[in-house]
Amino acid sequence: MEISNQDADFLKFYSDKEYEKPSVTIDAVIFRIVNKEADNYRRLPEKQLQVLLIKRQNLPFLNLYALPGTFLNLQNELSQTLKLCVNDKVGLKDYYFEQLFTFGEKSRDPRTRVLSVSYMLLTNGNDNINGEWFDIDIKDKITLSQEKKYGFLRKKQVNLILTNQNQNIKLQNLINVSFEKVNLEEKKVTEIQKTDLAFDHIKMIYYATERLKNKLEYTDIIFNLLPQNFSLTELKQSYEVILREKLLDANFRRKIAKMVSPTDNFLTGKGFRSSRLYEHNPLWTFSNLV
Amino acid sequence: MEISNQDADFLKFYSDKEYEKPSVTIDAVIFRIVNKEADNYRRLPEKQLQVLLIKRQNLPFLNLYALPGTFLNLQNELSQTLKLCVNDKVGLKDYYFEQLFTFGEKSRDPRTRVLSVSYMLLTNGNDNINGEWFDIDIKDKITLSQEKKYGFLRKKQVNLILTNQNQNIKLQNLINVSFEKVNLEEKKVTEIQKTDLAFDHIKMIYYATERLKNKLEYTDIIFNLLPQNFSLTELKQSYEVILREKLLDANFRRKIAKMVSPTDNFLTGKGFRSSRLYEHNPLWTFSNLV
DNA sequence: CAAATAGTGTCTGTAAGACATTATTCG
DNA sequence: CGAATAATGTCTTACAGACACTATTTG
Repeated sequence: MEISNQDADFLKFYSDKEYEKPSVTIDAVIFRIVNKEADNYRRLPEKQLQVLLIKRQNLPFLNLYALPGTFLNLQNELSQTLKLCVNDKVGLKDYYFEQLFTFGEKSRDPRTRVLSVSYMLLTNGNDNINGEWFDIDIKDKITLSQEKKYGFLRKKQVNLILTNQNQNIKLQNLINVSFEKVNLEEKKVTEIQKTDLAFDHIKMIYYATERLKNKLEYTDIIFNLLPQNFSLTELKQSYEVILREKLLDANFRRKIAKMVSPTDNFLTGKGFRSSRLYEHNPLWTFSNLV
Repeated sequence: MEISNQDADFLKFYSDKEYEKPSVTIDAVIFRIVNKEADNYRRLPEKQLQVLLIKRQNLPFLNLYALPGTFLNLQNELSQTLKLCVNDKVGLKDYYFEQLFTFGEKSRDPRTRVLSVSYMLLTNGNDNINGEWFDIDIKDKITLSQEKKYGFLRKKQVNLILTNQNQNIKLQNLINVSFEKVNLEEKKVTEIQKTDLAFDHIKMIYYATERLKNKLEYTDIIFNLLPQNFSLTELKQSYEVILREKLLDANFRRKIAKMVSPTDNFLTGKGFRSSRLYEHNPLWTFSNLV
């Protein structure tokens, strides 16, 4: 963008000091998928979606778990800030990321007015990183479902339990979601009822799980959570753990056939029939998304 | 969220004055759909998607057209700020809105570092409002399409022409989009090549048109752009103008049948067969979205 | 009646859902 | 061989795409 002469003159004397400004942070919701311990060596391990949390070393919320995040440095772009943060605080290098949502509620930070631009990150590595991985277990319960004249009101309570197996930590969180629609007016409210996390970070995690779930349907985003080579059962399990529902094998294979290519590798020595490994076919998007 | 005693002590002495903070604005991309002038009284008018722009009264970019927007007041929530802005600067009361994206590029505002949380708004009224409606005409041209080892690179140039018929103003804008995917790494870059608008507002408008287009498929968002009663042809035309493609009549009617209910009203006296008017059936979402 | 839009019917092909069946590997 | 998973086959139903056809209104 060019700057006019008039603008150049104006900018010489421009000062932003007279306005009160909010602080801005970025926060990262980092997901990975791992194998659960199988209860029997001849059984296939199940998959588990995990999120990375770091125990806070500072006030406020000292010693509570939180998402990795940092204040925005004015010299850096938003995505640069994200990268620096994830690199410095977590030590993670390879990941997919996208902007999730900007949270700006007045009450979300007790210090002062802080906006947070949140990001969703997906990784497939199990690099040795700083922070703890927590299993994500989500259960939702419809608490109210009402049809109204020309619309409806629906409320649900979402129970998010985050568990760290190593340290035997269990974080309990409750979110209330209400969705009301009357004619054209619709109002969706998401409120934290109870959280064991710092700030409103559980809300960010919830938003990210929903975003991930929705994007499974129309993108190939899931491959960012898988290793280069994977069996179709692993791929199916990964879908299931994100969608939180079981899929039928034959149908699943037909559906994702175009998105993957077979390799010559097999996963073998598992106590049952070995499976062919596949890789992602990145050309799939070509006709669909761009 | 409760605040611990330790946090309470900490907060007494907390000051955020030592950090440099960015300015934060909100910007509103407001869409509506109107009838184009028909060239013949016996023909059906076509639909046109429009966006609301306001001529800037201040430096920088004095006299250029821009989206309605305002600086965030720390006393207000983000959505409150949006509502106040749209009410004060535009005079619009009834609309659907959702957060679009947070733009934070260092160079996006010549004054200082300014983040903008952008919103997409949809209205069906033709209230007497402040600002000018501009027809949106988008043409994209693929400039490069390359298959690579395990991925592809694709570039397109998007030409956005915004036209105000009353004042005979034509704003020319070019955006370059490049999308590269190699294995798991994907990089999408959107750059303004030329714009007649202030700031990066044309980018916001482009993002919003894409968001709107995508959401047509899986939501009933379109009804926010239509009057209470509408003919199925009007509904189809509205889809077409957003999707930028023609639809087949019979198929369209089958597809949207569940989302609408017939009324007893007819649109008549038009020089051809009159059409039944329908209304949105907001219960449709029930089984799908919530 | 002509012109234009409104609205219906139908054929085809594709894909999802459900479920049955066969194949392979390991102990 | 038995247990478990891997992989394929098939029947049904739903729906999108294409296109032909009928109906209605107005000048």
